[in-house]
Amino acid sequence: MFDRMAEKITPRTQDFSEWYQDVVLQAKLADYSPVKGCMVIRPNGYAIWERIQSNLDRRIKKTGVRNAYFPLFIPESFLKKEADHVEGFAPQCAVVTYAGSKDLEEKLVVRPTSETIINSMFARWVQSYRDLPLLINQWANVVRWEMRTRLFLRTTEFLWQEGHTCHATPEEAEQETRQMLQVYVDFAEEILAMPVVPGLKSESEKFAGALRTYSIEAMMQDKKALQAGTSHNLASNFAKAFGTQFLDSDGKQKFVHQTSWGVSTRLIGGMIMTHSDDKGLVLPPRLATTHVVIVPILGNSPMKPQVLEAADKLAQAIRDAAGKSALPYEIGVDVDRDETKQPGWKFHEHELVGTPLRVEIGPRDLEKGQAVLTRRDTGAKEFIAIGQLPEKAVTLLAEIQAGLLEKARAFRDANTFTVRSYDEFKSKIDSGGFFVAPWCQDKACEGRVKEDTKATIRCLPLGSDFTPIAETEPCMVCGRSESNRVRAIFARAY
RNA sequence: CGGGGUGUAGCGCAGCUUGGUAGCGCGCUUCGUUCGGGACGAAGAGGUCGUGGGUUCAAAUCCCGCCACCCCGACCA
Repeated sequence: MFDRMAEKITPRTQDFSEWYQDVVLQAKLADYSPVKGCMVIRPNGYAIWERIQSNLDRRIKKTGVRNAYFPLFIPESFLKKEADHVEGFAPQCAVVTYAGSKDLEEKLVVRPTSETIINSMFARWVQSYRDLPLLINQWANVVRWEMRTRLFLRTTEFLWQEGHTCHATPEEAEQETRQMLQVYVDFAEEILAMPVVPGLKSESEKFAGALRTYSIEAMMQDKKALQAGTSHNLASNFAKAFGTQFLDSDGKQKFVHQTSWGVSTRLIGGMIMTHSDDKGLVLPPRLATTHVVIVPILGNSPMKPQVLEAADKLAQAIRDAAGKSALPYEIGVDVDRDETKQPGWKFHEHELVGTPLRVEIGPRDLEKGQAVLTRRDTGAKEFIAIGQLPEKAVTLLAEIQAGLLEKARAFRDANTFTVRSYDEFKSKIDSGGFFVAPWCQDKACEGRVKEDTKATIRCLPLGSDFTPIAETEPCMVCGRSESNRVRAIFARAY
């Protein structure tokens, strides 16, 4: 029996990335495409993306941002206008050189990100300080020809949301950058149940063309870090390259101050690597489309019609209970009536795809007026009176959502360490985790850490969550204690 | 582009050392019995053995070339 189980999901004892891939493939979330590095998102996976989209879109619009759409193709010359930007992105661009049966006069870059094409329009749209702030978001696909790819985490083409804003002052731009970062923090924790650390990126890790980059960093179950979203303060770098200027109220021409920010289908990968187990996917209820599956136990029992009827009634009762409850989302309740599959098979199948709650109801239960309610996250099973089940199910969904975040946060905190000595860091890094340490902001130290340990600076965390390390302590790597030190999180990353 | 590995049925693999004309498990189809944690029986369908060449009476198997994919490194949301 155990061997049969093992065929479905690779046990955790094996390589984590293999395990992750098995979860993705077997939960039917995605597939490899004929073109290497590209990903086919299957209905199960896309349903999760739709949930992410609808929820995040609402949050973005709440800040005053409006959606728009810009072209897939970017003239090569646009990309070249911002020096750092082209240097950062050129190596991974896909470029169209031939179209309409002839070589193109100007090559067209398939967007790796849209700052340039959007700025070419912003330059026309912005004339006066009255046009500001200009707050635009687009849901789109982008292409980055990465050398190595992994389903959801790094694919050649991926889906994302990219926001682009223009502001009159540096202060406003910074405020917008931080505001969107906070939107991502809240979204990741409330919807994905994925705890994240917001922070500032180091100079070497910042976005090509930005003044400052902030990110949210999550910890996966193998204790590696995953950058789950970014928010950039672009200052006037693109505005100067594209001439995006406005006439201010003081009568002077000024360059706008800009931001851009985005999260991608990578969030799905992060969510999987945060919550899933050896049975398969564990979906936070807020990402599920089916929240409760009712498996009627039928066989050739003469009670079959009654069991089916009870299952249908129960499904409706659960929907009604959810409707009356304070749950902030609609729930899906399915009755799995497929008679060609045995109950055991259905149990495993729903565990594989992460359905948060499962109800078993059979002839024996009917006599006793009860059913079995099982939660996916803990596996806890209980017999419960049919009359009380709907309310209990609704309560459990909220509990699961909160429990997943709590568990992930506890795991992260248990694997976050403060270190002051480089030797201590080097001896601990192999067992994984986040390491909070003082850093002198010297690139040489950053580079040395990467060379010695493969770890990188994930971010300089914001807020006061990591107070054990004071910013006045000597750099962990070089031991210098001159000015300019900060608190940094070192970790190996995806 | 460096280092390692793998290509045989939809998926996972055996067969190769010692050449003899392809097999196992899962899945799929049909029928029957089943159904409270991946049921069982019977009968079926399905393969250019990655590819090109060579050796041989005969190549999945031996020899040479090529290709593709995977893993590790450099890149990155």
